Amino acid sequence: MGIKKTLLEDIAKELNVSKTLVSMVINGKGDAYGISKKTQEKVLAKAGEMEYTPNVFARALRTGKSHLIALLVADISNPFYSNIAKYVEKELASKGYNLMICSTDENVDREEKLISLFAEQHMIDGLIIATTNTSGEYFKKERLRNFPIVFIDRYLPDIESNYVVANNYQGSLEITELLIQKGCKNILALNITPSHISSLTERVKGYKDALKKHDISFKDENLLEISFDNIQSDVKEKLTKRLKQGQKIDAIYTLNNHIATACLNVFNEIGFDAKKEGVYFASFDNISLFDFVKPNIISVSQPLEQIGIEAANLALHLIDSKGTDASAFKKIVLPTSIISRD
Amino acid sequence: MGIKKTLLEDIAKELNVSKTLVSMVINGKGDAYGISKKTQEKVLAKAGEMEYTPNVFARALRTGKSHLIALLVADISNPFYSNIAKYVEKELASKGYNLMICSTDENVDREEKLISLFAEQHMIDGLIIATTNTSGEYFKKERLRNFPIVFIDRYLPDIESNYVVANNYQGSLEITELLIQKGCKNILALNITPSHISSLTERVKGYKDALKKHDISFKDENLLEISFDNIQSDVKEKLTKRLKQGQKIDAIYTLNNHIATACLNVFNEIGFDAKKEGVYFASFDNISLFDFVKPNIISVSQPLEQIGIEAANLALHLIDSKGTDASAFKKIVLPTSIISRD
DNA sequence: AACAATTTCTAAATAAGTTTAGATTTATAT
DNA sequence: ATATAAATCTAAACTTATTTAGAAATTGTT
Repeated sequence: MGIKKTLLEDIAKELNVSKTLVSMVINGKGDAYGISKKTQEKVLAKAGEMEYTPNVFARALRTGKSHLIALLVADISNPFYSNIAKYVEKELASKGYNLMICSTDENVDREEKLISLFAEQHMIDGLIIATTNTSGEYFKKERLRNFPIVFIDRYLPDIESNYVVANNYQGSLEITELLIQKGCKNILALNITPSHISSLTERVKGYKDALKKHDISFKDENLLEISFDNIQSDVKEKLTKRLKQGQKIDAIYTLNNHIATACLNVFNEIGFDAKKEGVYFASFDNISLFDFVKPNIISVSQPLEQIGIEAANLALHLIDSKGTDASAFKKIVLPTSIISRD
Repeated sequence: MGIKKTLLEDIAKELNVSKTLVSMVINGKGDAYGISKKTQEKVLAKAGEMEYTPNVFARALRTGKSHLIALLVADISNPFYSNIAKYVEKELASKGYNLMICSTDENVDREEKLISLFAEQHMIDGLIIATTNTSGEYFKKERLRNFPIVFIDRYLPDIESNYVVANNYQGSLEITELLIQKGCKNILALNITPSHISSLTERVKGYKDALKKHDISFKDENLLEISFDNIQSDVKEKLTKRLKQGQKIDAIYTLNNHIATACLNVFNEIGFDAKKEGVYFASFDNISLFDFVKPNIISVSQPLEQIGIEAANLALHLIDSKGTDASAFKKIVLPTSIISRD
């Protein structure tokens, strides 16, 4: 059943050389170890002929390197993450690394279990993560302090870390200002609670600062905190309530694509026609299908490809320079762009 | 730098027992090997105290099992795949397996390279794949014949295999019939070329059979073959041309979500308003945002969660019964549902 | 030709577990 | 008390590669 896999030793026997030599040649260290050109050629030819591929486990066991990087996200079915994943993978593949994508389901326990499994045991060489954790406590563990970790999308305020994020503050400031320019005074923002997540708090800050900048006073009734556990029903309840009372709204601004979708659903359910009501609809995050959605969505687009590429390369850099410059944390903040759709 | 990882041997030394014993206990084989309850407790307690986690590489090297399954898809950023991925992962996690998701970028070479890396070297215990390959030749390789592979979404006609797919024929038949019921006679279908992919050919067949069933003769001009390499521009060219000549169309039916999106883009570009023109728009595949897209989209929804769960369990079954019933290939075909949106 | 200096290659250790075959220890029977 | 059986436990082999330390072969020098 099944063909026996070719081993280093098989090649060695065929050629009457040691497996040491074969290993050296196969790893491209033939010259470094002074193996003659002729022998190197022989080995490579035979290895090709016998379709040799090294056993990754034996190699990883011996060297401590798996050439495997994990990407942990809250939910791979969220297009924001799946797009980043695509680019991370592409970039890593070009550098000889493989990517393992895992969803944590927004579950901190699962996230920690996966990190423990992958990182602490050195199953992977590096980790790229959009963490669901709210504090940096977990990442302060001795076992993780020297492990190459790149945070994406969100970082934790209470620990120093390497991260690649979009400029959430700036993006949120700009989209809010755009709404203000369009004449909006009462911009209803919808946020997720509990949110210790850096990206969201910065978006809130950008929103508030834009108001301030244009001398519009922020009103509590214009920031709805939506419970993460039941986004859909909570948006329905709070949005309907808000639409009926308080000052008339002239824009609804959702702080991520999740809430945006929930809002669109609620619009359908309660028969709210934003266009007819003269209400602008805006959202942080951009999804390609937003181009065809009714009502028009003004959105903040994050540079997904860039985030993916930068995160991949930062991870590789950390792996290569392990310990070398652990002190200098890299913080990469990338610009967003506004997609207007009027 | 970094704390030394606890090894089996460390626990053994602390307790003055052999590492053999510790290994047995940790793997839950204490009873089977007749280790006394008292000793088992001691070992487990000490292992917990010392935060022992086995080295996955050493274990995989010795046992030949990695508890890792790979999911290969054409493009993880396609919501169809990323949603399936989410459910596959969830199901596998509940059974103690980890999932490695990889995109092949619709590139056969890359697909084969990944399979070779993962499967032939036994880096993974099983493979779930939406193949980009057009023939089964590659999968006939001796090295792969006994490897647990589950095809999803598409299977290859020229090899026997285990697969989990939606009932593409039935779904396509039904949506076409629905359009016919609505009075459509000229239904323009858009397909991808070259398409040896089972799912697409069956959708075409369903479309044609529905016409036949209702005594509508199929016209070549009503099946546009869109080149995979430049979907967007090809849809634009062929669709505009078709709209201008030939009999008036009363429905446009795209055979997957990719073409649907391209069509929507073209509608925008050329200012085609399906509703105004009295043209129905329909598509195989359903994306949650379709609920808000204009024009209304009639779609065939595939049971993503079921596909994911079935594929995961089939893979696990194949792994467990390796060789046992290799002869009996499992072919799972799941029903689709129509989402009407009028 | 003899010895040193290079060049080329190899034996053995190592990574961290699992498993096999067998050794001890304890319990039971006579 | 002794032989036998049963219950516990362990030494060593094994998985497949990489790497270290050193051996063997070749070349150069006088």
